[in-house]
Amino acid sequence: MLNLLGEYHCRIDAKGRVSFPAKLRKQLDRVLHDGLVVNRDIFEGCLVIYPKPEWDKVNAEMSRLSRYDRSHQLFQRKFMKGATLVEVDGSGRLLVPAALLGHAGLEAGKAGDCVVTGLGEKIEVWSKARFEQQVLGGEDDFDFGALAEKVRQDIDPARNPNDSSRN
Amino acid sequence: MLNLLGEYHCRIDAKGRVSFPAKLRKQLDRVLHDGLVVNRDIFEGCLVIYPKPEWDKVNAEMSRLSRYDRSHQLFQRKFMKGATLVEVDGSGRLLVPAALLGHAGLEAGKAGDCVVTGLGEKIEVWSKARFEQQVLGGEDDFDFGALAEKVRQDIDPARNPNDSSRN
DNA sequence: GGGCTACGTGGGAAATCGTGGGAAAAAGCG
DNA sequence: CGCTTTTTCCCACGATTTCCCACGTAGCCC
Repeated sequence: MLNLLGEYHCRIDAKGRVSFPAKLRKQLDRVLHDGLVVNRDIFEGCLVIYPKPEWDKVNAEMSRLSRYDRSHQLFQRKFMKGATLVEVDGSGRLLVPAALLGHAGLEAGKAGDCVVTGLGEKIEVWSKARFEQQVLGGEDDFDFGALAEKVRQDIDPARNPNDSSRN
Repeated sequence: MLNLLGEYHCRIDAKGRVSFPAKLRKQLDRVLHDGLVVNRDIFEGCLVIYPKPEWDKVNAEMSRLSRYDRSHQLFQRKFMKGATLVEVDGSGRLLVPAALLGHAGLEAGKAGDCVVTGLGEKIEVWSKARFEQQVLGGEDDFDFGALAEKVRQDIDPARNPNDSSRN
């Protein structure tokens, strides 16, 4: 199983190329040649990068949605729109589409700082400003303990044998 | 499995030709020579493009409808009416019938901007205005979590033991 | 601490893509 | 049957993209 780790400070150049940290590239090793899928995050103003095999799982789930159910179609559109297959160039950079950069608060055509973090099976890309504000900052008025309690119930099957809900 | 990805900003010229992004053409690779089927979306004011093999599946589903059930016939008529087999021209453009353009809010005989997005097994075509309004916008008053939960229940094999499709 | 390797960054050139227009073919009409 | 209108096909140019190379820097090893 993939276990991507680390938080890296990178730059985006004026052409929209994100320098992809060499250490992450090494972790991706065997799956990198299949490419990566970049997408907007559903909840936050950041981007998510899935290794292709990981995205294939998502796609397989999507293919089970019904063509004739409006909420299914709505869900698929909300979730998949914009997802793009990208590959690292010879210099180890990702060319991220301009439309996606906007969602992460990174202006296309302008160089900028960003933060790339490994999160197990996926990778997140934040603009530096937003990362500091939303992930690092704002922790005072945020009850991490309570959140942990809630999440624990969702992921600990031993204590909730009937509840299979997870995200 | 087909895995069409990407969000592309295109133009329709005065002749009703939609520039079909080169990257999507590459993804369609082996199936493009069979042609594409353009149709109205059932629920939204956009167009759907199926690669021919994918349309064949839709067609097979239609053939399961009853000839002797009026609502079935009504649905089939509504759904299939307007579906058109199209092919890309030498410059990589689709000639979309004027009748269908209207459904997507694109005036025939007038150039305009549109958005073409890959959604796994199909491709959607939106007018730029509608795309920004319906797909990108309206995310604040939109409870994605609730939608995801509903969809999850619909496709969760644990809750739908008859559904054999699984990854 | 010095040298070497590898990584990150920027820029430039070549190939590709998109867009528009025009000519030829087909269809419709008188 | 010939003329007009529409449609289809093809070519060309401008813009964009993609690929590649080169340099500066930082980290590592000896």
